Amino acid sequence: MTANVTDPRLQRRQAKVAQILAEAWVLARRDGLAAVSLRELADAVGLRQPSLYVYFASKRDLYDAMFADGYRALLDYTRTRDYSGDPRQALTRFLSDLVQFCGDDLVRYQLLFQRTIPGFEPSERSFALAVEFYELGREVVGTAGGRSQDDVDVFTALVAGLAEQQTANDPGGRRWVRHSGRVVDMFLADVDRRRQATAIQEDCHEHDHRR
Amino acid sequence: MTANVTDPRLQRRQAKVAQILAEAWVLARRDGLAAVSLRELADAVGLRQPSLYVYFASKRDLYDAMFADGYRALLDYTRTRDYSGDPRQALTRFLSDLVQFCGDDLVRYQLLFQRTIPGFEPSERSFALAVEFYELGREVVGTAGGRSQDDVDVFTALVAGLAEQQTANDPGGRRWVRHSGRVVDMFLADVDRRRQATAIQEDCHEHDHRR
DNA sequence: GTCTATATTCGGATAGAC
DNA sequence: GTCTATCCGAATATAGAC
Repeated sequence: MTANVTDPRLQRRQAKVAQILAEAWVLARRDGLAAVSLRELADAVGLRQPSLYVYFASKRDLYDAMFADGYRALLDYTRTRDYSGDPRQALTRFLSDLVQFCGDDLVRYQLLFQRTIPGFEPSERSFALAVEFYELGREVVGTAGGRSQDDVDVFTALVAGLAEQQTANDPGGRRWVRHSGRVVDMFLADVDRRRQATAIQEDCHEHDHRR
Repeated sequence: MTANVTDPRLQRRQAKVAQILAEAWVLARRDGLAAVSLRELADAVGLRQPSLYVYFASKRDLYDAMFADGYRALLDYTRTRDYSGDPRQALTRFLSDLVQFCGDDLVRYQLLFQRTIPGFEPSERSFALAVEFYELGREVVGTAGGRSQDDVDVFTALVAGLAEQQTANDPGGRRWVRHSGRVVDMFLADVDRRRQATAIQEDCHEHDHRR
């Protein structure tokens, strides 16, 4: 490892990569994710098309970098937010934030959460960021009472549903975002009801044993 | 209108269109929706590529026909099912059927419910089928008690969420389908609770007036 | 690292004969 | 309706000079 964090060459390179990624998002938003062209992307950052290959080995690599970039943005965003305090309110904020984040950028949502590019799969390294986010979500859900895998699966579906409807039918708006509180209430009431049902069942079993 | 339903020329043409559509779905499932190539499609149905233009004026037209085809399949499917009887059970069946239908064919789900092809929008004629299905869903939800637009919006999000997770993370499986009953219970319990909350509020208002 | 030049392949669409 | 032939454009990727 001769490379250093303050190596000016490395810094310039990373800055260029960041610039390319930023422009890639702009083009993706305009034309769709699959329609991003390396020629136009190169133009937009003041390079000739073959020079992009200095920074990305292939177009797949570019998508992978965008995937990682999107999840880093999401993780950074969640870090600026506070999901401690009352678990129900925290979960509502988490859901609302997430749906808003998705609704604010359709193509980012598509790349991060849908299979919209045929054949694209993130690298292990990039996918680790997705897992990191998933674990964060699992924690917030767990603190509020959703502890089983079924609970988590149902909650992910609630997130996906609001996000999907928000991005597809009211991009940039709040038509589905604003149901976050209602959906969390609905979810937690159900979790409670199930916990009680299970407790009663166990209670009956205990009675059986005592007989 | 000289054309007749039994016109053999028209029948042959419609049969060919159906054959082309069927093969288009096969290719879309294999390579992704956006990657369907007219050359390969023509090969698959025993035609040369330019001859496809006899049946479809453009590629966009082909997508539009696939869109209509998918919604017709969905409407036909729902017609074979019974959504009368106990409203809660009917709604559960409806949700479960729908999620299964989506999970069984990722690309069909993408074309019918997501914005996966940049720039594609269905024609008015095809979109009418989507509206027809939406109205059917609204009816099933309404019979079970979800009458406001908010109720319908929330329910569509529940459908979208289960379908999205099912298709993306367990295609062909049942990991999210099997939560349909739980999700409907959750939803209807919430609708009930809200109705009661509103009733109590109105009650209070009445008391106010009587004071 | 950036360039020019180019390879290679493929895409959708049209013209016009039969 | 189907064909051959072709247009035209665009795509990703590579070779090699500077």
